[in-house]
Amino acid sequence: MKKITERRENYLKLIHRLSKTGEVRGADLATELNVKRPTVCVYLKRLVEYGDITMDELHTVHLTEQGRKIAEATLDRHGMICSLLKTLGVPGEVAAEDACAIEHNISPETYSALKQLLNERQKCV
Amino acid sequence: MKKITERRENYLKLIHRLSKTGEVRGADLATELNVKRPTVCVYLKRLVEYGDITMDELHTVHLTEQGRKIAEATLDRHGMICSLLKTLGVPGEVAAEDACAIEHNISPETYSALKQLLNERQKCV
DNA sequence: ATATATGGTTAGCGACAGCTAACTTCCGTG
DNA sequence: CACGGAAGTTAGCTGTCGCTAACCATATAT
Repeated sequence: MKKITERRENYLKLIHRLSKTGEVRGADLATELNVKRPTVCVYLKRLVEYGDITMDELHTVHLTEQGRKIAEATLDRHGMICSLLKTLGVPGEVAAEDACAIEHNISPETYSALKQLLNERQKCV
Repeated sequence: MKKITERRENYLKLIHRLSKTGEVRGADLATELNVKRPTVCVYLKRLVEYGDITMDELHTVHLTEQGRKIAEATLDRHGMICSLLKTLGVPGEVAAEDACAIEHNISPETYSALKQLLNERQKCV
């Protein structure tokens, strides 16, 4: 299943998000990721190899079960961290950015600890 | 002054730490960083270019004022995050690892927020 | 029906970060 | 003194991730 890199998580996260509002095309991914079309094109092939996505004849991207799981796990960590930072007073914009940087590299232990902290804080409100 | 990358911070952080216990040689850096000697050798030249370190005739590495500042800022963030995770119940070993991953990418806002949280928690004890 | 623009793809480049192999330099010890 | 080992260095390879230029396919509009 190969290593789950930051890049891989970011692509899958984005594909997951865009899937909810319509068809997912490479050009849109490129725009959102601030990267050129060829860059996306090449990497999408790798995601197909990994078994994270499939692409139909019209070049539309679809998450596989595996891809969906990775995307949702990433989104979950992102949401948690972002919320936590916001309850701590970090402005939403910045919180989202920092969450993006942090979300890829935390251990299960840290995840649990932060999540519990978030719960406590939310209860207080 | 070029971009402060994760790699750069890691090297400077380590050099700073090793400086306290004696002379800093490339081979030691290689060991600590789990990397081969040539890799370190090449990168040290870049750090010289950046003005982060100097190297004397005996190949000993010394931090410049600039390098020291970067190292200390990184160590500061690292210590803060590591402490925080530990007060949240994350085992020391894991906390240190996660702190390494997180320390490079947090905004000043998040830094302040986490630091304040840490203070509160430490007061509680 | 043709022209234009949009999007996918391929090829080839550069920077970065690691590696191995091989050379040098130096230092200590027999 | 001569030799062996440890450390620094150089050259050349690999893999990743980005880019541009150029080409192809399609679809839309005139």
